[in-house]
Amino acid sequence: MSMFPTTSTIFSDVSARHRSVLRAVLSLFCEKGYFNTSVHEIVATAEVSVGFVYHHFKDKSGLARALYEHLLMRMSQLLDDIEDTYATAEHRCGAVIEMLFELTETEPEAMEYIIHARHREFLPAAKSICSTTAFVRMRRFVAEGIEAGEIASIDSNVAGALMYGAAIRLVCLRLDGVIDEPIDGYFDELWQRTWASLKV
Amino acid sequence: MSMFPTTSTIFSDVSARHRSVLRAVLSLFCEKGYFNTSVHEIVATAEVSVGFVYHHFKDKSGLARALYEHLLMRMSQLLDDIEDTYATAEHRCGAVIEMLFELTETEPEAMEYIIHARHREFLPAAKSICSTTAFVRMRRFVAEGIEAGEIASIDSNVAGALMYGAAIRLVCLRLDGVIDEPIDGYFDELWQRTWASLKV
DNA sequence: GTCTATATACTGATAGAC
DNA sequence: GTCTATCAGTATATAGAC
Repeated sequence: MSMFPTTSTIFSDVSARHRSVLRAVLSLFCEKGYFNTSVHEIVATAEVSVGFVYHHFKDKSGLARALYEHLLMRMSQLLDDIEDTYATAEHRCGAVIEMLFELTETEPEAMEYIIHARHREFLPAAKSICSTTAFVRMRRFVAEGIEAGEIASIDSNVAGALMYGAAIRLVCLRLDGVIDEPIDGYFDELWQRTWASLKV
Repeated sequence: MSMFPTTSTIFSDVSARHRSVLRAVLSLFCEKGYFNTSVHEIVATAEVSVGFVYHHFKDKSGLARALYEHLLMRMSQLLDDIEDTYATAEHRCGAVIEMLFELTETEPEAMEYIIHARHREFLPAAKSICSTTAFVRMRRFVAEGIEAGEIASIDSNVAGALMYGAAIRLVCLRLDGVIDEPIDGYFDELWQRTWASLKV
């Protein structure tokens, strides 16, 4: 059972043509990047008209923004689940990393778009991904662990980096094709040492 | 004494106008991104003619490539120094992280261009940054530490991620402005725990 | 709301003088 | 080698019919 919807349902809460457009945008932006993708290519891939996208998304950057917000919202929902299901920083952070690994395998393009895309270049108004609700909450799990005396009392920036840094590194290596096998298998080895380096 | 040349000398091994162009490119690409920067802006900033640029760099992507190769070569030289100066994985990897932190503070734009830029989008032929000589060597320091029995015998991808992941995370947070103080100060706390999580 | 045909603006690149 | 003036191609966005 995947924690994240599969490709066919990832955009399930929007209308059929909206979904088709967002899927095309995700696929094309990941493959060639925002600036190497023309609106005409998007509409051809999504099988909708130019008029449709300009009416519903305002302009090209509106496409990028809609996708960005959609994916971050999804991520936030997954964090809700984790927060509701687990009570300790140990379990929450472990679950976050497990979720990131699973997402990387089941939805590599979504992960790629969230983590890698230089959103500032085409979404000047967008907050840096690190300032985003989802990432702030990931960091909060760590901060709360420190307050609760579960995690060693060190600078929260360092603690956050130690907690998620190695995991994110593995995700990036996997997305870049440097690692050519699923990273789920690395979880236990990684988490054991990560948690050992942070627990009080 | 900086391990990395300061802004005024970073491009010291090229002619004056070359240097002016590379500086403009680095500055503009970091500020606005490759695709939001026109060749005209570059020549205006560098105070050279369009003809000069096209004669010496072939085309726009040639500018990006020249800068990329230049910075990676510089990075490689720094790794040479580290390899020559230190003999153990512990000292080498620690020195690498210290160097990355220092570079982040003294040459944020160079660091930003190396780490953050989606080079594939405008340099299709460029190797992924992770496949690059410099990064391969960073990983080799770790692999050799495992062979030497200095570092725990775990998967080298996991070991590499644990070694550099947190450091790179801090660099990214600093470059994104999420951390607003120099990260040099985090080194001791970070390194102590990083090494503890990996030593045999 | 939806579509197609069109225009405007800009950018990368070159031609050709010096 | 260096420069300026210019071209040709493309892409975003809109106008206006339905």
